[in-house]
Amino acid sequence: MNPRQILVTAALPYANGHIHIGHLVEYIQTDIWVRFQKLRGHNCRYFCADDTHGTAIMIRARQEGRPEEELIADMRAAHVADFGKFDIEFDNYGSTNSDQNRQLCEQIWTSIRAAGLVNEKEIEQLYDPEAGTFLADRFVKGTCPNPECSAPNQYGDSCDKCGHTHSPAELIAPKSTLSGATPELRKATHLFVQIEKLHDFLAEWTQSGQHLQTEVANYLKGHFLGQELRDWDVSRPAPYFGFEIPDAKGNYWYVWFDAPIGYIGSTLEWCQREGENLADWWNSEQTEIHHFIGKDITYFHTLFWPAMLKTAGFSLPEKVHIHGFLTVDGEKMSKSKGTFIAASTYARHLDPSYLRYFFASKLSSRVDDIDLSLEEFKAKVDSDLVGKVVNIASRTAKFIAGQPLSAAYPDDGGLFAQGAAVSEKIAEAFENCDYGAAVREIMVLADRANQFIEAREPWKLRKDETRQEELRDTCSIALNLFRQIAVYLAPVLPRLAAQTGELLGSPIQHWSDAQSPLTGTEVGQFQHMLNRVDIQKVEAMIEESKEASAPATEDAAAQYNDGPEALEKEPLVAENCSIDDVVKVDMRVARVIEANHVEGADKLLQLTLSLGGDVRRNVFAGIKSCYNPEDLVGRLVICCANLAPRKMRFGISEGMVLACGPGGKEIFLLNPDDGAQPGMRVH
RNA sequence: GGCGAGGUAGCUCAGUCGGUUAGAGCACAGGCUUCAUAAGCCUGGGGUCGCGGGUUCGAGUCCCGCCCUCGCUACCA
Repeated sequence: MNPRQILVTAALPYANGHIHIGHLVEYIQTDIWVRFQKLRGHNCRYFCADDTHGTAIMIRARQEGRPEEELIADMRAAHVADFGKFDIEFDNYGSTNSDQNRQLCEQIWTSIRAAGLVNEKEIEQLYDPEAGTFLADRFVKGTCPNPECSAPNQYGDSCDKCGHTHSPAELIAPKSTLSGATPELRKATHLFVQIEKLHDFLAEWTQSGQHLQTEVANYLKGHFLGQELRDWDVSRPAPYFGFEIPDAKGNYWYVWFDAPIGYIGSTLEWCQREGENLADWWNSEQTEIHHFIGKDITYFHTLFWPAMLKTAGFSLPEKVHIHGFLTVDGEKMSKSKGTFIAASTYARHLDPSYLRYFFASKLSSRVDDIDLSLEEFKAKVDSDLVGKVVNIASRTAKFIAGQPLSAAYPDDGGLFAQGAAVSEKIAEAFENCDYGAAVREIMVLADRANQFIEAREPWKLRKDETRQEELRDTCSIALNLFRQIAVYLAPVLPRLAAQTGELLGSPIQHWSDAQSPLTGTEVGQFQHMLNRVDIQKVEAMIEESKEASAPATEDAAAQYNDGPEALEKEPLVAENCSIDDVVKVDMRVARVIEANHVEGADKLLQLTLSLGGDVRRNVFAGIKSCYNPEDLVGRLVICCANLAPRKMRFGISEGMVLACGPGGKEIFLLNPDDGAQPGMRVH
């Protein structure tokens, strides 16, 4: 096989937070792929870097009272340390705030300019006069400008309440979340890239070849490529932590412009250190470029990024591999439940090999989310790795410790050959990122090896002095079957491969090591390779993850352990209101006397409320995700009785039922205490 | 509503080009073994392959319709 030249990247982690197990799905997935390619003898290189620019970094550095450079240096060191703990090995780990990256940004920018893709537009943006900075949409909050909604405390881009989309400038009574100041509207000129001019190219590139998983190609086709591509705003006015645009002083490249260029920047750092030529990696037909990313950043990597590369004359990716998110026990990672687990927290309690193996067993070539069920995690690791794989060595090595393996590989009934024969099948699964399939195939080999040992009963041979050669042969076979498995698992479990090399006196260096058995090397003393998952350590890890996000407080509230998430999501409004404002809203106790599903509505239920007597209100409430109509009938709720009637697609809504919570699966209706009667006013 | 992915054993999933009696792991039950990290081996129970129709000698697999779940997106709150 001719060696391929392969350049691999994983998405750049943002320098504003620590690595957590959700991130690790990607870095482990990628690391396995890279190790596999290297083991196959290909010239494969793995590049990554910290993504360091943007408003969030600037603000945080300001809050911490130190320069951005210091903040990102610290975070980079933490990231590198975390990756190391999980045996994630980069050929270079750079930073987007490097000279190399700046140089490449300028080069690419020049090409984009030269291609006539840049235009300027004046846009109005809110400016925080106290903080002295323009405000991104997320940094402005105010009252929803939709007159029929007027929900307070909404972000600058859209209203959580009514879904109204707006510009931050349209918000009523806007406040900067940085300083609390009232922002003022200022005009600024931004630079845009007209990627519509590359529409034909993008349509062709995304839909042809095998560059993208089919579901991704379809998604782009349906959501973006069916219409005109909007100009991409790539500049931000000062102050902004990033690179100043040379031909537009006072403006900086938006973080999403220089972040992917960081892939090339990191490569360049490596080239300069290793005496390599960048063009051999980024301008060569000989090199395949593979990006691994999460589904949340699909659009940057499949539209803007290819457009930039194409324009600047760099190679296009051979493939963008997109994976889903990680859930824990079937739910989104949650700080309050302790399932938002930092990489460093995990590593303090549990063996990183477990996680590498577990993720591998769950990963496929599709964009599906993967679930870390802690119960399954333990069961899989204990049963597969300890019970099956390591056990093969553990139950045979000690019988020939300190002695050589048989000088010629004995007759094993074709077992080793069978294992060698599936080499390409397993390789293909790794190549296609179908690690789950690879792992299943490998476990079949482990089952067969254990059956073999059972049949040969080496523990009986040991007691018969006339059968010592038979014992040696049996153990030589078992240990070679074990080694074959260790070779196949080496991309996933590099430590196990190293330990196997130690034990059998010959390091595992190449995928083809699984093709020929070892003979004559001396077997070392068997040492424990992997412990079972200690459930107490899992629990301790969860416990620590809870503490990290909800520090114990001394006050009386501590006993309730109420986390800050709700307030963080919807901070208290700065602006006071008067009693008159409160009185304006007429809230009443009401009884649900009828509740129905609404045909065609995904979130709505239709409620008929009684305010006592014969006063009825028809109300549509967006609570379908949490309540069954039959459970609602008869119960008391609080409703806003003087909300202006609103015509909706399904009918007229004559009020609003009060509920709290972030939405989705968490909506909680307000419930008056016993004794309340329909019609009573809430004061 | 639109687009996409799914629905196979209690759980997690495999099932190739349509081909014999639909499989594995875990869990469960019984037995064997006692070398191994309370590991291993054997046997067993357990299935309307989401539902209905169609094509075919033959459908988990192909076609049509429907139901449900998940993701994205829109409407809406």
